[in-house]
Amino acid sequence: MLLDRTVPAETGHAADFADAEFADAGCAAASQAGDAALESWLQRELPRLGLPLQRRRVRAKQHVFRAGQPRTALYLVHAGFFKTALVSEDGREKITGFRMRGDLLGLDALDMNAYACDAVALDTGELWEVPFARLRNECPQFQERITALLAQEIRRDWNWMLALGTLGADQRVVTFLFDLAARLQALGFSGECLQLRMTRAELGNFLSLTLETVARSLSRLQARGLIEVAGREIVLRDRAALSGLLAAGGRVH
Amino acid sequence: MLLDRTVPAETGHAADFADAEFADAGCAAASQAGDAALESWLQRELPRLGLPLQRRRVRAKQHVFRAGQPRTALYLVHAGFFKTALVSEDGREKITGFRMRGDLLGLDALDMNAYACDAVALDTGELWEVPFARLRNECPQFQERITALLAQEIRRDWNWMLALGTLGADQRVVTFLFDLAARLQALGFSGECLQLRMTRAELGNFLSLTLETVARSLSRLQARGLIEVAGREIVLRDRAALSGLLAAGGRVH
DNA sequence: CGTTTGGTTGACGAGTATCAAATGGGGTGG
DNA sequence: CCACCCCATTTGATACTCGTCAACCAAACG
Repeated sequence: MLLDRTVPAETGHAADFADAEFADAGCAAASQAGDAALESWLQRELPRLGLPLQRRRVRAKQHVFRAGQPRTALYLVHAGFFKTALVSEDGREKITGFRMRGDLLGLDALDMNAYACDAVALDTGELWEVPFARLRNECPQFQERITALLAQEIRRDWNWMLALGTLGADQRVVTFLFDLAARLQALGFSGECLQLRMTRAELGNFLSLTLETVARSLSRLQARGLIEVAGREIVLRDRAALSGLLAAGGRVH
Repeated sequence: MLLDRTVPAETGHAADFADAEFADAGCAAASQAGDAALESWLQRELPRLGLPLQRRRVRAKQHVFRAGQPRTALYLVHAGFFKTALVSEDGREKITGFRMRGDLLGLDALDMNAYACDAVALDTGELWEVPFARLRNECPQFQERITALLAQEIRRDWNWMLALGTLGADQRVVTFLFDLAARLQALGFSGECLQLRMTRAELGNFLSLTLETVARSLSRLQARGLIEVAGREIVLRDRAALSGLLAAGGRVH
């Protein structure tokens, strides 16, 4: 399995999008590392409470849950790559994010009894069921952790709203590549050589572009020697120049 | 409805963005009404805990707080109209939302010790300081309430990401008008006759449009007899036709 | 094999951004 | 009270990005 590795320490971050910010207050006992902290925390706490670790395995294109279904559990991504998506009643779809190891699925529906979005696996993966109700009651730190995750998601979304609203196609693509690279690097992967798990259409949907525009943008960047594209494998060749593209500034409105 | 299958009837698109949603689970004691519930709850609980109610008055264009400042408090909007905005280091600004009575300012930075966005008053208003730390410790229901508000904000943001990514200019404007109308109505205002508190530029910024495009869109809608525009006063003349505009469907990507 | 799915590229047009100018209202100071 | 200016808004002309439609290719799959 591609994603299985132990997680090293927090490393560098790309721009606005990584969560460089961490409250030192609160959660004294639990946290110190980045994303995957929740995983090891669960591994430690669940046995202590006498709760079994429920694993759920999924294959590519399989739905973890769908919007409207009764919310039975929260899922922690342990391996694999997922997307969460909103679908309006007139069929418009919007991918709200790509989720990987350490991310929680279902957080956005915490206050409801039905899921608020679809969660779909993009390749085979494993989920850990998080017994939210029990943990909330028996472990006060957990509640704060959840709160922090929610706030982080809001800031992430706001940053994307800023990017999508002010940047051109190429800049959006580059921003995405940097974001993905930073997240992968935080999980111990290369950070230079990216293996996309989503189609051009899904990428375009997330960036509010058409699949053609994404393909063209990648081709342009490759033609300029900034990246190398081979299907879903992308190599960042010239980070400086790519950053320059972003700094070139978008519309200010 | 986009997200909330718990809500009964379709009333048209206005409801998509309003917070019609309320989990019946949890918060048993506290909630029943709409937004202003938190206000009356505070009014009841603060005296009970021996905490004074700190009011803060602000004038138009005055900053409540700025991104990066130490996070001293959460603010509940009691009166007035506010915007929250993100500013990237290269100067691009993005208004992340307009906040009115019952909304909380600063929620998105709960896990940090510095604010994550700017909050600016658009007219004179009054804020209530929320002693978050005390309430969290002494009142378990409060924590859940906060969690719910965070999750709701995420869904709101996602819905706007969907709208901005898939709708044309006129549809975005109509969506905004419906959303505003629904929120005002929930506060006991007309719902037909809207008094905008923001400039065309701010509206455009929020909708990822230029101020000219917003002006033109409003003019078009007025020319078709769907709305009446007089500066910042807007009257919804033909809700059905406006809904039709939305249903006409946007790009599907 | 044929079929399906994902990706690339081209030609063209629609929808907005951009630049520019004119209008109007509200406030301030004379 | 008026003149003036500043700001917000409206409207027009033009440019340009990106969406749309289409053809083609490659790989995967039944």
